[in-house]
Amino acid sequence: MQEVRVRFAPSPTGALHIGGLRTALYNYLLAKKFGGTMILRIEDTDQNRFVPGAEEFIIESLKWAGIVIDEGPVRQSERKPIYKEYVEQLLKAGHAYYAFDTTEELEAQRKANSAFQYDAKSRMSLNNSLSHPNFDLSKPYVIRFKVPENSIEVVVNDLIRGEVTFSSSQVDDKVLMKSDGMPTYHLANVVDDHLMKISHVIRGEEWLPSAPLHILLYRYFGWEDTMPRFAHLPLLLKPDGNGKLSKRDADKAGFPIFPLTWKDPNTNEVAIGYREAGYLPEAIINFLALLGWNPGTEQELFSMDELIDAFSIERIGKAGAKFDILKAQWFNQQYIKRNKAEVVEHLVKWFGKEKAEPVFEALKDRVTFVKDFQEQGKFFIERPTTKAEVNPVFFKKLLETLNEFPFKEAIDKAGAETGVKTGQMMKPLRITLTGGTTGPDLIKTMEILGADEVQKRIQYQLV
RNA sequence: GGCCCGUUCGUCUAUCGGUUAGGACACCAGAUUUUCAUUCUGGUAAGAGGGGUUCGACUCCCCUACGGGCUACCA
Repeated sequence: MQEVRVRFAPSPTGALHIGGLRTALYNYLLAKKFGGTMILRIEDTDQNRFVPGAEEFIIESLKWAGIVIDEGPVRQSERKPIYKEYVEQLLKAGHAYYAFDTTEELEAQRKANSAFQYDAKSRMSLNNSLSHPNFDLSKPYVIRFKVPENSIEVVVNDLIRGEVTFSSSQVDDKVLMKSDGMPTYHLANVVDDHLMKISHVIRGEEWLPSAPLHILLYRYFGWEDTMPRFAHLPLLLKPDGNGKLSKRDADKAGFPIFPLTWKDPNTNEVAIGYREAGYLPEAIINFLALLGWNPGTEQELFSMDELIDAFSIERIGKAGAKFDILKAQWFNQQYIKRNKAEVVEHLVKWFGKEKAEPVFEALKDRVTFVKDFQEQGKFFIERPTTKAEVNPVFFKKLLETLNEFPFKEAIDKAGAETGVKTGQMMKPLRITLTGGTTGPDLIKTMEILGADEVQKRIQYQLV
């Protein structure tokens, strides 16, 4: 069997977003499932949209998520001569040609005819090496793909959608190489996937319409027999209504769109990431894996290793999935409970070494995010200043019994001796100890606080 | 406009011709918890519409509707 080699190929035009992370995840799962190789390829062929820091952000995000890169990053911008060599091969074979039309000229065409397409029908009336055999290469030019004149059927055999048939007459003469000598996505993508011996191209559904162009390129390069298998993933949709999930939708619904916090170098705008918002990578991975894929069983919780084991492309769904942040939060809760050691480590900086673990035990069922521990457990390290309506007789007695008995017995004893029902005293006692009316089990709370501290807080109410 | 993809509870989904259409999140109710939360138990809730094919269709085919994607010298 052919070695499984996949690539995650983002373009560094901004921060990696959560949908991109899912694409990376599915690639990774497939690779690891078959002991294959995961390659990171940076598709930075658009010099105008390049955003500094984006590549580092992508790498850091993958690392946080637990997606391990075996090869790369490979930067396409550093491979210019390679693409040039291959596009010349196409030129020589008559499958590509030079075009000199300016942006303005093409815009005018589109304005005049909204259905305008640079293709076999229109190319002879445009300005290119086909229509003008005496062309002059000292002028700026692009190299365009020459779609065959006679219409043929191009079948994309998609692992998720089955056979999808396109007519080559719908494919236009796409630019393969831009006037700055950089390849476009289509050229670079096909050349690199071939050169890197990619076995499976797993990418977003937005690429499906250009898949026939890619197949034609493989064909004219003579690589069709080793062409990778394609799988076009359903899109991640915004939570309400329809449409592709965007940063704006996420902001509106109040959840992060990026794995990590990102400061846009152009606008200086800061967008909080999942990591900083308190999500555990395990939760995000589990959640993302199940958005569009399912194991066919009723298991919901998966570690990365379990995902690798259970994953299969066949079980990826076809329809777009709406992003439900509530479910992500539920996963987060689950993983907080499960990842005790990791969470306790976080808690040390807030509660100290001694208290970190007991605080975890007291609050673990009450929190959604790690940072919730800090807010909900504040009173463990800070004395509340709220005044409670206390029964002084009972509280004074409690001060005494606390010297001799464990907390539960001390309360019972003090209640019995003063004739106060303990039930009535729980609320004021809670306010006394925590400053609030809700919280974890009071006895447990007292144990964490310690008898000394409990007595001090009670005394505060009596003065 | 053209091309392509999609459509099961509010959401993520199971079902690969015969099921009381299952699970999870969310929601509601009850139980436990001398608070709240947790936990447990139970509940509400779905095959876009219309034609076929078939003994039988959520499942296969066609049409319609709706939604989405693409249609750049962006990826």
